Amino acid sequence: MIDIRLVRDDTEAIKAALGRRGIDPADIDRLVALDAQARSSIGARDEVRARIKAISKEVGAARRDGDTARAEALSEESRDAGERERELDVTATDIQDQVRSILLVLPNLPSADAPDGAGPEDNVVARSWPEVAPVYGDHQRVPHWEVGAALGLLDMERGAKLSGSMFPLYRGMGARLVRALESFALDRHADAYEEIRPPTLVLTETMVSTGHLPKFEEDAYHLERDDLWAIPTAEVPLTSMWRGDILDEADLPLRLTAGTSCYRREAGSAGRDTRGLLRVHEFEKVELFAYSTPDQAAAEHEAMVARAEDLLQALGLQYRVLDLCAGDIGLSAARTFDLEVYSPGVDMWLEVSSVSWCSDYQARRANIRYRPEEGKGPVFVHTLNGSALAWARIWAALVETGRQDDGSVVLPDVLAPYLGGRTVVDAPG
RNA sequence: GGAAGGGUGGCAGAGCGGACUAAUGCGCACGCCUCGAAAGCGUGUGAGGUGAAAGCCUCCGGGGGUUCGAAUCCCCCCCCUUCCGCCA
Repeated sequence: MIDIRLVRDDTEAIKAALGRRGIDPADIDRLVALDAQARSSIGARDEVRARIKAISKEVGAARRDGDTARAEALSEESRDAGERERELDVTATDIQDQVRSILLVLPNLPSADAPDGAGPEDNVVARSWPEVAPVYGDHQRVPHWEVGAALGLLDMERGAKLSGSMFPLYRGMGARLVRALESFALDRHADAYEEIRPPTLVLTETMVSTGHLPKFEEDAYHLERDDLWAIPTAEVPLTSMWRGDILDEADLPLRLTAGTSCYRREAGSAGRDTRGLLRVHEFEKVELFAYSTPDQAAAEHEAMVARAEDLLQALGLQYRVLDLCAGDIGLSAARTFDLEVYSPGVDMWLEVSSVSWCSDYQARRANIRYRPEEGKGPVFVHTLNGSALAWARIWAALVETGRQDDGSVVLPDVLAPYLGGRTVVDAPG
């Protein structure tokens, strides 16, 4: 959530900032009006409450003095006030809920540094790696689902048999590659990030804290019987680890990493990129996550992007970094860099990481604060998250990039320790 | 799943219908003392909302109820501990 006080006190600036994301200024005016209404109704209710408390004290005093008649009269007055209080409370609560439900779907304020633009076409390519684009041979122009099927690494048909389409099933070296990638990434960040293995089914509140609910309910798997949600990213449980808590400044930045399965219904993208591993309902991902002070956030964000890039460089995959424009940044983020890997078999740039600085947007939802060493009360932390790569698409890019003339696949040397020393997947026959 | 006991401020822990404005201890901050420190003594120490301020209101796991008045009584739910059952 953004700070309602900012909306109240600096309405025009908020309209301008959210206007960059396509929010209608009239919506903000409506919110401001509703907020004013909420505050006045809270005031009216609290006045009556104060009256009731005062009367109750007098009743107690009258009882002690044995003045039953006076106690009765006061009780009667308080009963009437109680009725009014209930009515006023219903009104106040209702209006407050309306304000909150608007705030919950209102996106974060974009960073001033984020480029202008309305959609994906306006994103800016910040840099590419390697500087000189590689040249790919014909043997690399084979899509990973064909390579995977031929070498017995990937069996999409059997995955669909078990769970429906877009649920991959890896086999043999293909399965081991997924495991290797996860270990590789977690080990790579062990120097600065605490490894977490969180639950992957979470409460509604946990999903609301990151911004995945209520707005994107259609994208999430929900287990109705137990009212639990399957996480779309480890960012969800990691954000809520300190939900409702107040951290010490000395604890920050607090860095966490987790490898989990991620579940996405992909409701809005039916029919698009459905081949192979381009878009799947379940995939593995290693996430980097940090809570920081506002001052630390920019450096933390940069460092996180560098770490994601480091993984791609270590794997030898061609990629580019996109600075997302205001119109394309996700709900909770103020600024986001996407990493896209080039996959020669499908001849596409595949998004494999999204590194976001969410300022205090999620922290306000989740009520996560810290006590500054200098100064007054607790303030909201900033949250940052980034994929230390999503392995389904990396898997695809590795298999396509590594395909040799003879049909075999050569995997990066850095993975050798995780693959039992063997980085070659032989062609059949 | 069954039984019992619990969930109170940063922590420990008392309170079990009206002075709760939540005791007390620890911790923390400041002061006194000291060459300096420890000890000791003193003072102060939760969060949120609203308001120019004084103040007012909310929060004792969550929700609902009883009452003039609820941390305290009743109902439902969640979580923790122990025991039993079941289970990878």
